[in-house]
Amino acid sequence: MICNCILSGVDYLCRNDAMTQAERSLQLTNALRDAGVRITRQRAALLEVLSVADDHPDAIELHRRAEISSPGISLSTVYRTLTALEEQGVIHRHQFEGASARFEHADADHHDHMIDVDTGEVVEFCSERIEKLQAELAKELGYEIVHHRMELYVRKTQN
Amino acid sequence: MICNCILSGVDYLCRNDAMTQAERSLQLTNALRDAGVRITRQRAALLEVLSVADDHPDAIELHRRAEISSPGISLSTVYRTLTALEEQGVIHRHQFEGASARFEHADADHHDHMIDVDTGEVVEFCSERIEKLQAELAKELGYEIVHHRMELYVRKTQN
DNA sequence: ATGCATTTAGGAATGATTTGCAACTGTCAA
DNA sequence: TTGACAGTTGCAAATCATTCCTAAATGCAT
Repeated sequence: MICNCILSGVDYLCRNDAMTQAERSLQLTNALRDAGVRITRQRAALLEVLSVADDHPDAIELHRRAEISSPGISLSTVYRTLTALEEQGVIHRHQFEGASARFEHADADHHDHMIDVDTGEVVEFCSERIEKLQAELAKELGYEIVHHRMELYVRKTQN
Repeated sequence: MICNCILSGVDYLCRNDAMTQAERSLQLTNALRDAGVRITRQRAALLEVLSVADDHPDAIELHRRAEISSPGISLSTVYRTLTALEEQGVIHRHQFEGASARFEHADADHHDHMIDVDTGEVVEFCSERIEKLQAELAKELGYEIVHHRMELYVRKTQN
């Protein structure tokens, strides 16, 4: 994830890789256990797939990947588990324009997305300055932000 | 629409009401004519409904409203016409979280949306400062913005 | 008015996601 | 270890928003 922070008025970009796969997998598993949800073969497979993924796959793709270690897993189970994980806040569901929902583990800090309109590729980024402005704006209008969504649909600059 | 602009480093909020209903209605009609599209009774009804609306109705609601002046208009016609209008760039389609698409006329300048999570009410706003930061961020990563989407899901602050 | 390409209503089709259900299986107390 | 049973599964059917299909109807340029 690419992070655009403020340090003495100057912006800089940094990359911060959060936890390891193993940590992530454990986090997801515990989140389910805490929710009083059973860890079945199918769910273990999906958790593994999610913790390994470094992209933003949709349900069909996750199903495809989970089938490798848990053949016969049904798409409904994938959807059901994704919903449970989302409710626990350990994964995020993104509804980008004109596409089915795409998922990612929620281990890293909050970030937004840039979607390459030509390739569908997703770049993560965050900007503290924008977040701050958003909060200020909401406040001026008598609101507080519950959550937000910012998506930049972009194209590679040619030169 | 509430606009947050920059003037000598100081932000201020202003409201700019764009064209009148009549102008809007004419604009929509002409947009369709220019696209070589016929103005039927059904479409006229929908154009009227859209130019009068100061909220963000979905297709079902627009259908309901259009039925008043054009009874029997079918939902398919509403969808078809909305698609045509969107292609002409005179209306915008918004896909807010967990809801069906909502529409609005595109007469005013670009703006983003704040959605009250309790009421579903939508407040329009724009911030030049945020737009500028978005463009800078994209540029730093080698992209140019094709379009963007920013939605703040908010709740009224209790004081 | 006339001709005809465009548009309509309405229903069927789509695609993503959810749900109902009977059979199966983690998990926990004994 | 073994039940017992509540939580899960796979599958198929149901939803929901939206799009597509078709024969009948209708704008609109001439």
